[in-house]
Amino acid sequence: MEPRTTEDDDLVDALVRVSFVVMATLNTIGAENDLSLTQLRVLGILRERRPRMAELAKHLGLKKSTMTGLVDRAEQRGLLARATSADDDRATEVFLTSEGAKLVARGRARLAEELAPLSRRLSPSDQRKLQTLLEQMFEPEE
Amino acid sequence: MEPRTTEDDDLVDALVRVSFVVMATLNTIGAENDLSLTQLRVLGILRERRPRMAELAKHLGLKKSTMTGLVDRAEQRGLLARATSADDDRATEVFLTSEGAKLVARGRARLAEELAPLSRRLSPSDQRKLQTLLEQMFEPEE
DNA sequence: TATTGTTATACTCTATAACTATA
DNA sequence: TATAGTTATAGAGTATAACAATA
Repeated sequence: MEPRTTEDDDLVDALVRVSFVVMATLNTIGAENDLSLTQLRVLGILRERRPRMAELAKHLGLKKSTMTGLVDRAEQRGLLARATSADDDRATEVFLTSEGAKLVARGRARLAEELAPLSRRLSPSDQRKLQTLLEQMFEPEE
Repeated sequence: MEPRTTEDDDLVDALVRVSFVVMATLNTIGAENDLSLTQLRVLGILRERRPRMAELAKHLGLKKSTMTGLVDRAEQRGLLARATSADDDRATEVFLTSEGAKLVARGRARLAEELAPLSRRLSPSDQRKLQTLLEQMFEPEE
């Protein structure tokens, strides 16, 4: 049980502060479209996938019953749709509608727009360096 | 309206992924103590401050009426307390109890513990570099 | 009158438990 | 019998509007 160094703490603090800024920005963009952060995440996942309800819940760390409500509300707004799986009549697949896809694209553009003033504080080479370090830390390739 | 570069997108994506990992970790640590992320934030703020209800709400981007409930529940659990301001009888100051302070200290230690495996993927000098870049981007000193 | 905080109300997010339909 | 998803219910987080107390 080695004691943590001050440097560790400071890196953790920096990561936490960054995360709150990013989350607050996502929250604002969601609010512009009357969407919660969770709804935004749901739509973001569907950008590249067509998961079943249970997969979606697992990916978000939520319960199946919670997904039902989330998907219900997004479906009522025409942002996504349900379809019974061809493989298994018990399973329901979820996918974006074209309106949902448009919203996701706009949201991503808005996010980049909101964060641009921050990333501009770094030189292009520092931006690349930051990206590399983050990927190395959070998405190791080994 | 200049088009965004791919590099911008990738940095944004990296920041978003990092943020979700950090938030998920905070969420888990909160859950270990039956605290929501918001409650955790409230306690975190009180670590260094003794704000009024309105200041607390502003800092968290919430409404005064929302703070009432959050503070009510944390107060019932003995994690924080209210006191009427000496300056203004209308105002209520909020501060950590010793139990609340203990919980915050434990939470911070747990967070560093959870994130340590990730930061260890970087060399000490890269860890410092990452911290510097994040601070430069999110907390400019000019 | 203006400000600080609370109360009343309503909706979303979340979980647990019980249920339906299909495998 | 087991699995996928929904429904019923309850508690927490959030906002808006109306209110009480103090400035």
